[in-house]
Amino acid sequence: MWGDAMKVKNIVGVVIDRMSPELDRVFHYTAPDEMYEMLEIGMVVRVPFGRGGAVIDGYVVDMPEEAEVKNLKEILSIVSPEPLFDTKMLAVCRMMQKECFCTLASAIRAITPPGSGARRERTNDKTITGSSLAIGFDEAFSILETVRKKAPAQAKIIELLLQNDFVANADIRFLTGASQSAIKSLEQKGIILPQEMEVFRNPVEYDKIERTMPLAPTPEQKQAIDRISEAAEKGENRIFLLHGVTGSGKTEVFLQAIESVIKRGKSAIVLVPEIALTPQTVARFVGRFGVRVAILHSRLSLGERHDEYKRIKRGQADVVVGVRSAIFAPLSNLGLIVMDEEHETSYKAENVPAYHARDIAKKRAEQYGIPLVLASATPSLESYFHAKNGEYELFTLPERANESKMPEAEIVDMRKELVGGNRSVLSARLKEEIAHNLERKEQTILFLNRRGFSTFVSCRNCGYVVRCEHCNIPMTYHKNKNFMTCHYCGYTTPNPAVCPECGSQYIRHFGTGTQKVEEEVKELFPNATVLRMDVDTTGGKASHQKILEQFEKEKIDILIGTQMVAKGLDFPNVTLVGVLAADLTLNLDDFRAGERTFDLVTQVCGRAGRGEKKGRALIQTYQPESHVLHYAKQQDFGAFYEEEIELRRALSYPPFCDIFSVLLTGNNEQALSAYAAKIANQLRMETLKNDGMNVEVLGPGPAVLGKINNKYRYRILLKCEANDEVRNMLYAMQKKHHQAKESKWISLLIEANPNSML
DNA sequence: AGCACGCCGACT
DNA sequence: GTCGGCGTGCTC
Repeated sequence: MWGDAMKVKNIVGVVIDRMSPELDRVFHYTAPDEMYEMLEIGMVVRVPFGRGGAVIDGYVVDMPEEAEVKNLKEILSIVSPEPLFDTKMLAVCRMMQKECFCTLASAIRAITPPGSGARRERTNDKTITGSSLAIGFDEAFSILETVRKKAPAQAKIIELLLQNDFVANADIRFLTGASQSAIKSLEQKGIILPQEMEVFRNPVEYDKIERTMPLAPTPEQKQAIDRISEAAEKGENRIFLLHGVTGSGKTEVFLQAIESVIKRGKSAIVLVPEIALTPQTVARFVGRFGVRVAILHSRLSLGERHDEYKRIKRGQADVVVGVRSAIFAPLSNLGLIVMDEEHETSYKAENVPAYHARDIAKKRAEQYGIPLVLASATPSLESYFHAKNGEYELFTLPERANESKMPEAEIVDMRKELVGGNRSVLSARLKEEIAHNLERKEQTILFLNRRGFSTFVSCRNCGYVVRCEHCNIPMTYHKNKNFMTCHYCGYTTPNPAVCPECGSQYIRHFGTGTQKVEEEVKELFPNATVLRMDVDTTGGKASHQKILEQFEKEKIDILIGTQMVAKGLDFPNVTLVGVLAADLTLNLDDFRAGERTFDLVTQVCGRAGRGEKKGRALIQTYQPESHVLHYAKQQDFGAFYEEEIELRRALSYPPFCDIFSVLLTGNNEQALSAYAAKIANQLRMETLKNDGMNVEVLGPGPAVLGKINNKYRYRILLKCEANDEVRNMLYAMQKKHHQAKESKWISLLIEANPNSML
């Protein structure tokens, strides 16, 4: 045979669907000619793998001319003939692999819906049975004549099918009055053909949503709409930051920008945070764009998600509204990406691959040469910084004239309460105002940002908070050992007996829960109806919504809740909002604490006075002098930004640097901490070798949650400029770890710019 | 991650 | 003598 003289052809690059870092490379296979013809990037194929002749699934990622390896095995079969991703999405995966320090296989999993492709749990299409003609028209007409008298039901069916290619059996029965047996006998005679037709399960009741028309934009809105539409039309890969408080009409801006994009035959992705994807939000988009809107959120069943993906892939939806992962929606002719509430932490994935939807959005916008619109009332400091720099185009929408006024906010000094002998969670002022509200039959929201772990140490007398002298981050109190640790650098110091500022003995760790507040409120106001909303009370699928409905309809007097009550609630009868302990977010062991507090406090205060009546907001704190609270009270984002950005600059936090977390976990604490120290030292040596590398290596120190499931957790932090050099260093470190014998019992996780240090 | 090959202890 | 322990090394 002349086979061995021939050059190897039909080479296919396959990524094995296994999460092992050792297998994170492309394996080459060959394909028979007929199969090779059909193969496309993004398909799932079945291949033999390993010595044992195991058969596993993999993703086609490459169709190269040559392979370095000889004796290639052959692909067995194609599992999914419809590609799961295109080359653009593959590029996104490659980016995630690099940015998130994960395997290509796990990046591919992240961009494909669960239950698809290589993952076993196939989601079946929901189908209905229908019928179509099995014979030609002429034959059908002649049969029709012979049958008309003897079997009128059958005749009607034939007539119906002459007019329609395919009719669902249920519709045949309804339209002709014929029974199932008439259909059956036509089937048996071979006149009609039974067929399965796919139906889409619809998570949205489109026909129940009233259609809306574009509103006449204000001059500021018009300016933004025109500029974004222009950029979309010209194919400018620009980033816009739309800054405007709730009710300033941001949504109308993107609705109209999207409309202009759709008119040109393109599609759009709208990202919204998890908590904002409510029926009201869905209604706003469906109301404007109808059935062309697809919704992707985490509570869809596997089947529903599958259907939405299918609709998107087939071009039956040109607006996708969804949470974080909707940024991977397989739209083929993307024209615009919108990210609402761009500062929201839920845009950052918590598990591997811990991607940030904003980074993916930037990448996709770049690939398609289209604009990206970031919108927020309280933009992330990073985004606002880029906008001020001129890298992004900034549009500021003023508050609408006809909007109800912002509530009157007041800061309550909790230090004085203690002096006055009030040890309650509620200040005298707040009690007074709640009593007022009860008299007037108006509603109250009490907001508490509970954190079960991570308590800081503060003085009830003067408000002093113990901070790390190296990182300026509040130190975390460890109950059982009575000491404090900085979770950035690991610096540890004993708990002070008296306040270093004022000498008071009232220096203690801080922490309280919604349950405790509920008890106290019920005791103080026994005649009031009180409802609590937090993760403990909102387990089920719709219970969040149910509690809110109950709050509105049953005229509950007081709603106590965590984060959940802060965002997006719009109840006209709520006239009082109490922030019980602003300190809880203000003193998170996180450099973003100020930013989050500003966001939460302004949002929660905005819940009061949404109707005719004017609202009041009381912000309780031991640090009434805090600039964050001061600006939040005045709803002055600009002033807050100016002060906060200088802090970031001075202490070198984002956007002036990147932060990488290296988390090590294992069950032998001694061996783990020793290994963590070894890794940290290696990184320090590495950064010294190259003095152009401006990197600060902090730690190792125990993580906030020092032990989970009997596994100890240590963390090393790197503060540095975001550049490939540092990434490569970390990449090499990760690789070295996987080869080390310690990797058998110590796991290592690298994350860029983590949301929290838990 | 799996799975086979490989070199040391108690058994039909 | 062999069956099987899980250490280690490879997978197109």
